[in-house]
Amino acid sequence: MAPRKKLARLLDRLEQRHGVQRPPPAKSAFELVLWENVAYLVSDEQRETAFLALVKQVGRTPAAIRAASREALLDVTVLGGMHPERRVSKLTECADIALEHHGGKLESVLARPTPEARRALKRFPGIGEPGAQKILLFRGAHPYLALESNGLRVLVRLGWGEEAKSYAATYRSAQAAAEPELAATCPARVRAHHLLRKHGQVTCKHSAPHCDECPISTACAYYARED
DNA sequence: TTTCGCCATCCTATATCGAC
DNA sequence: GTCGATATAGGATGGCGAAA
Repeated sequence: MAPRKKLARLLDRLEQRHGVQRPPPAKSAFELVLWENVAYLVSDEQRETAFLALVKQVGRTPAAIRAASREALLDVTVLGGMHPERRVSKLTECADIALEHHGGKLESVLARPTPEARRALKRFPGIGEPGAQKILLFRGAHPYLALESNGLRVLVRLGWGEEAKSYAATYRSAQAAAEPELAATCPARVRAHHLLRKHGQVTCKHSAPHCDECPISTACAYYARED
């Protein structure tokens, strides 16, 4: 297990290496839902292209999405990778849920008790537990240390949390181990989310990680084991 | 040239648990 | 006993690079 209170210092080193991370252009809770559903398994750049096209050509509100033709939505989802037709259906489903359950104002979910807000967000397609936590974190509603797979891998390799049989169990393990390491504020944990993700994408890759160029390898349990 | 494994991460189905 | 919440396992998806 890595020593306590060390993670914040490692994040400083990651920021020196990767720079200050830019947040996604999606701002509201509904936009963040659209951000997850407009593209699948594509680069951040390609996802941003698809999202900005959706905003420009269709709109960013549930009503605008619902009013759009399938052709107009397809023009956007083809920019976001595989199964564009399927994602058209997902976008309209997102709009339907937002309109029928939240009166078109998904931001109202953020004021609810956190467990209830998480459940509400998980009703949207493409939003599981990590996705729901990320939206609540990014909107400043709850300071979850939300992680995606790259960030999760970095934390586990550093020694926070243990690799479990399921993704969800590994997620909870790493989150529980690392949360006490960071200030319980949304800005601090948004920063951690972005830096851990970036590091996992470009350096601490799933296979063949670039340990030789990693600025925090001396603190890494995985590196010590593999070396 | 063909085959195979990896990538990212949510979804679905099923099992288990606790409250009432 | 029923219901809802939570946990778990396995499936799914196209592109790409490495190996045969």
